Amino acid sequence: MEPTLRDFRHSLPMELLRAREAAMARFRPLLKEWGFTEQQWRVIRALADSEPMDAGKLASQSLLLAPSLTRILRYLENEGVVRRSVDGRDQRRQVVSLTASGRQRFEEAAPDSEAAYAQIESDFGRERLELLYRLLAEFHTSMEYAQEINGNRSDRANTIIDRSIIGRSQ
Amino acid sequence: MEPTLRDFRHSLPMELLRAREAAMARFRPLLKEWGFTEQQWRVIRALADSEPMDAGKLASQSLLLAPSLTRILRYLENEGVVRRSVDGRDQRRQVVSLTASGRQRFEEAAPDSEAAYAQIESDFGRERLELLYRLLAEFHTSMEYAQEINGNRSDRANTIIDRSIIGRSQ
DNA sequence: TGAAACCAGTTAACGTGTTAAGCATAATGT
DNA sequence: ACATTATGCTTAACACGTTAACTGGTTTCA
Repeated sequence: MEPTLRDFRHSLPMELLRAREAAMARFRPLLKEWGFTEQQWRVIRALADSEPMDAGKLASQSLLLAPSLTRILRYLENEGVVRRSVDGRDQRRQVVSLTASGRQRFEEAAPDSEAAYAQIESDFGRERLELLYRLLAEFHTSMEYAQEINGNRSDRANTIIDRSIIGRSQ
Repeated sequence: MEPTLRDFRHSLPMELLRAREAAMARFRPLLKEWGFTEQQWRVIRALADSEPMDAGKLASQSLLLAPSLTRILRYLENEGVVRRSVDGRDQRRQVVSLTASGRQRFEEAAPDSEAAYAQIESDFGRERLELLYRLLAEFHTSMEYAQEINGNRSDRANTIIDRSIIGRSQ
């Protein structure tokens, strides 16, 4: 009678949260130095990778809900980190890009961030890390696929997750 | 030249968050029915498992920081779900337990919660789920162990994670 | 072409996350 | 004993998470 798969303190959402906290502990001191919150940094990284981007895509790539992104962009714009403009072809859309100062702050921070990632990789082991990535991706797919099968497609408005990839499960 | 281990949208904290969101999507509708937030439910589950408990232990078992727990307990006490009293031997300590009504609400909700977990297990596969649990636990240990080695023990006050298990790494 | 449906983003309200400071009680050391 | 230090919890301040309602622009289609 081995230990049960899940007791009260062993739920998957909590284990995922715990692991995430363990990883974030490596980044929090850096973020503090840079003067960004975790979420602000996610937005900046997404923009640094492919800029400009409309707010909708930015939200899904940085795993933020629209109301959070609205607040974050308002702040980052005031700080002179990002710039917003209206899409000419669709006046509803916001197009966001980094300012020169924003990109500079990103480039100053990026090396330390990379170093922290490299440290995590070396502490945990590259193979295990890759396995973990793979499992997490499979889990994600598996959850969404099953939901879709059940016709339980929640209304897509209030969800962080980009469901456009459904169909290549398994 | 295989895909890189980590590009901007492929960071471990974000993948963990994404997976967690995918899992939580199964529970959110239930929580809404029950009238609890995710965090309130974590507190109730911890108490239902081993009651009474002091606030410090409750915080670490439900992965909450002290200020959040303070607010949550204030709310749950007003709702008549939990009861707080002062520890006789140490007047600083709060001892928390479920009321009869709190336990009843837990027991009404628990079966649906178990069913959702079972569904996740069957959707993802029991073996893969166990592997994922194991990897997450190893990751957690591996992060903390390395931090400890570096003497980088952050000041323990503002951290969710229970570090009392350090030493049995690997 | 005009009403209805839809869509992108914002606002509002409330709860939690995070950090730092505060307060009262306990433990420690001389 | 007494001041010092540490501990358990609370308060405060600000940012984000979450849901729902709202605004204005766009598409659909009779």
